Amino acid sequence: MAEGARDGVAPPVSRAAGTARSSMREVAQLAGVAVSSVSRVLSGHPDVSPAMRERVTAAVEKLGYQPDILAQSMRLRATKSIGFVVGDISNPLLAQIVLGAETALRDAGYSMLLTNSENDPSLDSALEHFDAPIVLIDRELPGSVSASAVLSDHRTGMRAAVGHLLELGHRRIGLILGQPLRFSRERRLGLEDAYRERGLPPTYEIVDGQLHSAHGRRATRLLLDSEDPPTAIVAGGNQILVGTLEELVRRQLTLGEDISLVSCDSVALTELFQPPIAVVRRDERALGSRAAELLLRLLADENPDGPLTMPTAFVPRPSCGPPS
Amino acid sequence: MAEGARDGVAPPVSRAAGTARSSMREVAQLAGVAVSSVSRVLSGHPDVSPAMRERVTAAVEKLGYQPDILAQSMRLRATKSIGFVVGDISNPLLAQIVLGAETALRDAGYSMLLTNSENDPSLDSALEHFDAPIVLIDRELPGSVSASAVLSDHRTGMRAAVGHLLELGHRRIGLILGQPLRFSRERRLGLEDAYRERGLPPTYEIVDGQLHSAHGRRATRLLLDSEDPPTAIVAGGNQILVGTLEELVRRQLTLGEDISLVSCDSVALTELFQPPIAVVRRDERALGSRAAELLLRLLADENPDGPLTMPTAFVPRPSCGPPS
DNA sequence: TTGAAAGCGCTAACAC
DNA sequence: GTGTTAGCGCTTTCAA
Repeated sequence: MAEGARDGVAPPVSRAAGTARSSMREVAQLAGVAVSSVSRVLSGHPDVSPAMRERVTAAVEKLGYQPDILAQSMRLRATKSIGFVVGDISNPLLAQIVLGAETALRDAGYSMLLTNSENDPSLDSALEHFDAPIVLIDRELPGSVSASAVLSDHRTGMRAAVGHLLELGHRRIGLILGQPLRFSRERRLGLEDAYRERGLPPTYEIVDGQLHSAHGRRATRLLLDSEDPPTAIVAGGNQILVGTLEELVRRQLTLGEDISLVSCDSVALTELFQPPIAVVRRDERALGSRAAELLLRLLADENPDGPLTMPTAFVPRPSCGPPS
Repeated sequence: MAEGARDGVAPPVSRAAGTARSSMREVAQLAGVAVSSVSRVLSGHPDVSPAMRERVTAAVEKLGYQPDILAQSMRLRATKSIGFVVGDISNPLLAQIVLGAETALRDAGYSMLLTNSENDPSLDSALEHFDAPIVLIDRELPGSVSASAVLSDHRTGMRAAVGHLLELGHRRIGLILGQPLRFSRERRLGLEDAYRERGLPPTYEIVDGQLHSAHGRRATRLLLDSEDPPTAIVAGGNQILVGTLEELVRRQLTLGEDISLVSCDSVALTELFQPPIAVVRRDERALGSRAAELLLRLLADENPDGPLTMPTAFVPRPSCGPPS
């Protein structure tokens, strides 16, 4: 087997270079038929004689004809491609979601146009004025805007995670959240649920901020330096975890002994860190593929039915232990 | 600030929904001019009177006209979009490269069509018959095929890494490689260089395989269970590292003491693992952006000049110590 | 069952 | 400087 060449960049639509591409007109000419007949044969129209089908097919083969997708799209007013706007593809969580969506779309004969939004908030208003189907993933838009969505049930997973910590005996738990968006709200609610359903007073501490490692680090420092520091920390995102971990390592705290730690979303780091880090996990690829399927259904004018909610689950790991 | 909505899927080309999109003809009609004049104004043609410019602009504003990209592309025979084929976007190394490329392309007004090839080898032959510019990233195609490339100088970084281990006193070093492609060959050569330039006999062990964690794990087991096991292991890729790490952890070996470890490509895991893992690193985002720039130059018919080689560097970290 | 002709929305000669 | 015209490659009436 020769050299591989799987990663690279290239224009998607082949443009004429050495050998000029043949058009449908040329195929028709060679076959001695009308272009409309060629079109019919190629689009699988029922009313074509076998003879015609054969002549056209032969000419197509001979010329190595490939339809011009651009012309087709223009004529049909549909492109068989969709756009995916992601905050930052280098975030492993988002990469998994994108992978799930891209695979599902490819299976359906669609292509994905990827854009990194770098979390530009101006996109919100852009989406509001967009006149085509939109599917949001774990996001919500102001009520008026009609957009379908695939959401994660962060609340349930977080309730289980905090419940686990409470059962271990922790009472002061620090929760580090990102932007005040849906996922943060849900996580907060999950934590509150866990305290409430045990009849415990709200002796937790919540730090809002951004889904960035810098925030994770700052918030962790803040929590640990407070008068009555938490015995357990919950990092509300994989980027936050990075910062939190940096700070815990810097202070030479041993997870599961000196302090307990739970994170959200099971990225490679959480599984391989020693000790492994407990997480609230979800099926990221499924999140992407379900979103893709939903969009395809919307494009096919099927009923939008309400937002789809995907489960999360708490995965206990040795980073959690009784308070020291 | 209201809800956010940055991650999601949607068709990239707005299709008529409630409000029908206006065409250039309608703009022309409203402005009382010819379509060609509208076209000239919009494309910034120099020979247009200020009066004309104003009338057209007003009509455009009034109708909220946006040019039909599809029609434009069809007419100009160019789409302002390129395709990026990646083995698996959920690999953080590749995600960084994609991010670099996408950002550069976006800055140039291009869009990226992303496809996960799942390392399908049939793509190789597809690329060979592709009649448009191609840029390979850290890959080579059989000589005959003319494709530009951006390559990583793995050899130099690996030579430095192995040199470091040799200086620490290691003599039996195990190198775990992926597929027998360019990057593996280069890494092997780098290791050989390090031994040769010190006049040392080739007392290393090289295990070929795939860029997968399963291979990393199997190869690590193989190396450690051999008669004369290595005192240092070099993982030739971030996926391989995962497997290697799993096996080392399972055996409760302490990095930098019981065994030394070097990996390739500085992903989050290598920095946060305790102790941090030494790596041969490179600028992944630059790799992507340079590839994008190269492709854009090729599309502009500029000279292709030979493959561009990007540097790698060894980053020593505590996972390396003297042999036990 | 097939062909002729119109037209998707745009750009680029070419004439005026 | 501006308008008229042709046409990119395809699909789809409409007639025959």
